[in-house]
Amino acid sequence: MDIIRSDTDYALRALAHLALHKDNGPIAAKALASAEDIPEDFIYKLLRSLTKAGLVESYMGAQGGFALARDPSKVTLLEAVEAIQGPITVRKCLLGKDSACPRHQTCPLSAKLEGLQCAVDQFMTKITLSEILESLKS
Amino acid sequence: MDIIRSDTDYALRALAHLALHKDNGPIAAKALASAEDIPEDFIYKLLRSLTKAGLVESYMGAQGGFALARDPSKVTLLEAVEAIQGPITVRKCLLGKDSACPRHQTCPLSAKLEGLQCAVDQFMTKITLSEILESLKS
DNA sequence: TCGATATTGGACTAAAATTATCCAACTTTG
DNA sequence: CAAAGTTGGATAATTTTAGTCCAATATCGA
Repeated sequence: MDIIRSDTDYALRALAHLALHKDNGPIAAKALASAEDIPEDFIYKLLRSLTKAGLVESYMGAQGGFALARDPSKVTLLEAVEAIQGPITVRKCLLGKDSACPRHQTCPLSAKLEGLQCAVDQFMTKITLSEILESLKS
Repeated sequence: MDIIRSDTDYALRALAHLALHKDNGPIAAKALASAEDIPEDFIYKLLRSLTKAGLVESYMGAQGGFALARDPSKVTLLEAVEAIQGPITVRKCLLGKDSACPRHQTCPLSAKLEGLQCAVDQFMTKITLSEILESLKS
């Protein structure tokens, strides 16, 4: 199983593209799709999610398109991933909230898995969009 | 999305149960299922996977059942999880093998994600079944 | 040896999530 | 006003997950 789904992968590519061309004004979804091999009809849905999440800004109308809402160094991998596929949980019951699991309190697994949850979140928070781009240059 | 699926969760509970009662001889699937709230018809499938993976030994016939194949301290969380849901990959293209992704070589994401992959694997290898049980005692 | 107790293996199904596709409505630019 | 573009939602195809069922096989004990 993949932790990062393919729609999220598309979105990350789109973000990287926007970051690379951030000084050229908004980029139309159509152009983005063809540049990054993303199904054209699908990218609208992804871009809308990214917009809702505040990672991207949209400009309607002719000459419109999409642009990053902030500097690439301020966009974390975790944010981007969660914008598309929601929070990555090791196991739902760890979310606490609607921890419908009646075993949670005494569950020996929960204790250990919380550590993994932290590690994953921290790791993905540390990586920024600009860092991802850097490995492109070299 | 959960990294650990619910069938895997069932399997982990089953393993924990077997570990706790490892000196009482083989435990029948039926008994295991009712003790751990696992659908009875489903547990056979899980136990077979665990048996195939070499984590559990099965004893056919009357008075038969299942028992851990090794000491709980020799069973890692990663093994158990992979026995049920296969390898956990951050992203398929990282597997290298059938890395059908034509972008892999130049993909700026891959480089970063490999680190996450390592972190997850290492974390799950460090945790053993006996460690999981310890948090039960306290 | 027979019958009861178990596992084995695989076919089958139901439900949910993922991965799209399509289209009518709306907005902006020129 | 027309062209270029986004918005939002309905719908559909595919895959994965989760679960069910049953006939075949193996072993124990009387």
